[in-house]
Amino acid sequence: MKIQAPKGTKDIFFEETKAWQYIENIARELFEMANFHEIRTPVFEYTELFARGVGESTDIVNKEMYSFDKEKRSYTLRPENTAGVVRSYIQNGLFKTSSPQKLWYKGPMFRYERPQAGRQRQFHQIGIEMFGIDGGSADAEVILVAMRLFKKLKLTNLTLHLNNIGCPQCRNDYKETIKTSLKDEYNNLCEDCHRRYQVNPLRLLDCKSEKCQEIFSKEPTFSVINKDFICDICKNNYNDLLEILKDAGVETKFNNKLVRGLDYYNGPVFEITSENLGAQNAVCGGGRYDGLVELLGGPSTPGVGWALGMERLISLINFEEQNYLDVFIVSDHLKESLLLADLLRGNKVKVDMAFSKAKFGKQLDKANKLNAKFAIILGDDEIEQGFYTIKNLSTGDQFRYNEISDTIACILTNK
RNA sequence: GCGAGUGUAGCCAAGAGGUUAAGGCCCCGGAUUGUGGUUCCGGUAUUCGUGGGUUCGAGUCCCAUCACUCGCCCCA
Repeated sequence: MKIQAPKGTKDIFFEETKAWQYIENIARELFEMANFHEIRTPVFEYTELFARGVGESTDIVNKEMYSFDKEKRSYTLRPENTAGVVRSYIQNGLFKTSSPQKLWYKGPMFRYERPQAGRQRQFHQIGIEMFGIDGGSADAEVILVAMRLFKKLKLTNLTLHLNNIGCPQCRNDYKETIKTSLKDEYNNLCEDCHRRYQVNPLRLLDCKSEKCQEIFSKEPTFSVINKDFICDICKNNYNDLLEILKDAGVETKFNNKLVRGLDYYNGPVFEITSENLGAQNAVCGGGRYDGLVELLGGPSTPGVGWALGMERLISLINFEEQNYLDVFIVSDHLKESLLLADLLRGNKVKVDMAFSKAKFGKQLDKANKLNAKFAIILGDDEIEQGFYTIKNLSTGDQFRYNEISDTIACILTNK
């Protein structure tokens, strides 16, 4: 029986690894520019962290977690990283450092779902979190960093969707009003909506069923949807954010059906979607989570952040970087060529060799296929008489040097 | 958990019940025994995801099973 990678996981190698590194390098550089600091938290945590942090009512906690028991404690592979970062923030007393605290992370996340385009069971996120600032400037900061990142990656066809889901008070009022307005039509709603009605009424409005949408477009629900339910405090912060986004020239699509599936969100929430993805078209998502630090046992601290999906981002990048070598050593003297390779590498020359005694024609062929700029030929003549033959593979010119330093100089000047 | 589709070599594939399973890429060998890129010649599937069935005969039809893909739900 052949063993293959588990469903929803995949191997990343060759060109794809290069694309990952390309994105990670650009992200890291940008985060440093904005003074975000990297944090690395465990890949698994105690299950209760996610149960409390992400929320008992969420799909993630209810059916998507990889959990296991060891010595009477339950652990879970992290399905997302905000809860873990907040746990670390509290445990290590980071709230005692001067505000704001700005952190970023990258790494694998795990959710037990049916894989489809843009969705895997092990997937990777890059994310940022910002603690300690409750005004709209912090929301603007993280959104601007996200937009800047996508700009640096030269991505187009992106849309920033924004909504304000308010504080727990005004949101609860809204939820109850929606539920009340739909009471008479409850039996006509679809099966999914029956569940949404109980678990997350805000999500009702986003149902894809035409029948449900028809109900929502009629009174009394229609006027409930269009009524402004946000309280004054929530509104002020939100307006600050909107003004900054406007002045920064960020195009924003307001979407009052945008609801996040994690319990900790409040206030402004956002998603960045791409037209070039499949059904799972959000490449980045996040929002404010002012209650989370306190919920997990820390001091009352506002927070805001986002995460982007690496696999989805990778599929949007057209990344072409050719592999190349500075030098390929053509030789039938394995020991001498290996020692030479080591020496060259010490001088910042990218070098490889055939590790065989194949005919020189074959080895040159391989040098060419590996996109080497030079071949250094190290055969009987060179070894016995003590010189180096170096061939420029694009021009075909061939030189001999008695000193290795001249050989290296030749390579580096042509690099 | 629900719905749909697809499985032929490392990759892309032709094949529609009839003797030896096209072709292309990659890889390997040779023409060219220490000098590449082009060209030419040759080689690589006892077998079509797996198991069973129908048939004189199955990659092709039927059933089951596994894997993958896409969609719902939900999320990055």
